[in-house]
Amino acid sequence: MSDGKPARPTMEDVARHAGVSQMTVSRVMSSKGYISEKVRDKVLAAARDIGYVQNRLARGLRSEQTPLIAVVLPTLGNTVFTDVLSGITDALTQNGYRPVFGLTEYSETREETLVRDLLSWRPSGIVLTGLEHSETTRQAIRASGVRVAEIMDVDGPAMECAFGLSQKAAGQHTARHLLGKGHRRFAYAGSQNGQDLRAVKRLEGFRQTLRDAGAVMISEDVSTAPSSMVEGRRLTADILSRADQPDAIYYASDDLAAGGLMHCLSNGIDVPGTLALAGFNGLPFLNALPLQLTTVETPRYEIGLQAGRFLVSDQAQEALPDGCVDLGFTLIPGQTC
Amino acid sequence: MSDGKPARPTMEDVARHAGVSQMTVSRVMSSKGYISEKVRDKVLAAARDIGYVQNRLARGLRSEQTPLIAVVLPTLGNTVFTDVLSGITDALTQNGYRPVFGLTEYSETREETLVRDLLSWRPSGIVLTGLEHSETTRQAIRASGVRVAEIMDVDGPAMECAFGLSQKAAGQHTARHLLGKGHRRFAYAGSQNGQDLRAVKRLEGFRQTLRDAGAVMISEDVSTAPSSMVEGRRLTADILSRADQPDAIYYASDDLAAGGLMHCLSNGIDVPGTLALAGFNGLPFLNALPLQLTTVETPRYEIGLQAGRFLVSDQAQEALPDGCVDLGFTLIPGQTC
DNA sequence: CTGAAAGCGCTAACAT
DNA sequence: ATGTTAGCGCTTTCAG
Repeated sequence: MSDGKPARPTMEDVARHAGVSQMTVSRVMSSKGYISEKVRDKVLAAARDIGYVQNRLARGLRSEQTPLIAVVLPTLGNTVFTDVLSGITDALTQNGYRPVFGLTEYSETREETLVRDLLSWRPSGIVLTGLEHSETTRQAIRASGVRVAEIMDVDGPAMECAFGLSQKAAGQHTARHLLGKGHRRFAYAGSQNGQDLRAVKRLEGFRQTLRDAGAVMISEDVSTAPSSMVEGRRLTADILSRADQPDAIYYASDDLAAGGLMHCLSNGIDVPGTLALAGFNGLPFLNALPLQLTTVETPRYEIGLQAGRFLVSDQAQEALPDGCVDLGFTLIPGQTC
Repeated sequence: MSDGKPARPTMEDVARHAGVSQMTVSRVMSSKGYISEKVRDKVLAAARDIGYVQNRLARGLRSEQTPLIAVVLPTLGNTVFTDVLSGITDALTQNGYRPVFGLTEYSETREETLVRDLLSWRPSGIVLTGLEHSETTRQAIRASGVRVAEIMDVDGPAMECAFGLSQKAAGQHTARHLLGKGHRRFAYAGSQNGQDLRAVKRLEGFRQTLRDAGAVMISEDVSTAPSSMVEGRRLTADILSRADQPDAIYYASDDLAAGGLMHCLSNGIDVPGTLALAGFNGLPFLNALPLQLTTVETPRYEIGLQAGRFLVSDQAQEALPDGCVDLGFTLIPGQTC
């Protein structure tokens, strides 16, 4: 035996060992068509004996469909997306599908190349983050004919079906809550240099509600770094170092808000007496903080689950209002405002 | 035009539009062999015009290799593994590879079926968690000829190459630290019903060091639930409700330890005066706690990065002592012991 | 219920 | 520098 090429066994080999035709092996493997109990057992035994592993590339090529779902996420460095990915994976796994994924790092250009690349695997569906995509991306997807699920956002038209929440409404809701507590002078702290389009929409909703109520946004600080507690702490220190002091800070995320809270605790700033704080996402680590942070909880896992289920379901979804499934959000009052 | 089948363009179509042979298109697409500047541009233009997307299934089938790496992780519900996955993804992406992954939920049986399934995509490499795998799994991998990287653990023989840290040494190190602070009566709190084999190894190292020092382990509580702060809090309350009180608790993870810390703070238990606490992993959320938790920081991202790089590097790794790359760990002293 | 033939879209190996 | 031929391992289609 030359070991230059291990030569993985094919259906042909299984067929020879079982004394049947290769086609019969194919039928047994994919449980398609009628096969006698006897032959099936014989084939399965032969397959096990010689260590047969089916070749999905060949199957996919011939049948023009694969149990693959492409997943395009901005990053894995944010619990939000790993939660969503968990949901997607669970939904897919339950139906025999597998995720193949790639990360954009919030770049539209990277999304374009990534989508093209992922599409070359001929997946039967694709998950995209957000509602904003370049025309190139849209065309590639349309041309490929794969099903699309967009996640996180429902404020706008979906290509096919979107699963998420109204980011704008979340911002508005938080603003109303803060206003209801008597706060009037606000500051905003964000990260990622505004590349997170969902955060931008929340901010817009927040601003709008402030405007309607005649309250003012004193400052908006957005760092270029990714969201983190350290960054939140720094931003907060910055904001409070200026002459014009806010009585509430709205953060783009819980990490930032938690960092802000740390700054206040360390510097003896009374929360929420002197300064109110509000975050976004409702991440579990908030339970580890000495003060329950006011935030908006999002159904991250559920979003992934439903998006995944949508892509692997065989019947087309009933016509939805505007192709969006709003999974809502919950404001968690907390003790910081 | 019948829209029953969109009929995605093939290299044949591109060739026709560019007025060259199909093989020339193939050469342009894979940048293989010599192609004149002129022809290359013509082909690329034609491809763009008709919206050609290469078919990797066909390519993989014919060339008997794919830029796919199978990744088998226990869960995504633990930051540890999403950090590792980040590292893997970064390493792969930089080299044009893609991850296809599946989750075992800590079940060896699920690992077996998952590996078989993943192997059917003919990946060129596979990442496995831990050093313990069933004989079936090992055989399937050996037969397939893919490269294997095992992650997290280096206490034992690797199939090919392992990237991680000595879990046992981490347990011993923590024990020594606790003993050095004068603690003598210990309790252990774990989760996941002992299915996390790395946690079991840490506990063994911890126990051994206690034994050698003549200290005692009063109790070992392991819940069946996944690791979480809530669970840690519950376990801690349980441990402290008994007659025999420990002066230090060693937790299987930071989540559990943080929950324990919350219990102490809420119940006025002096930490570390009355009770010392130590966790494991060095997760970033610890910075949000009012007290810096003593823990052992692990190079999670780095583990993923190196494992990924190993799998996509073309030259075989130099012979390593026992096939393991120990990326070490760092004890973070903290204020809880 | 089982088999034979054809071919999915691409690349390896050989031409030229 | 470009073209021709063959065939990867499977499923589709059509026969029995």
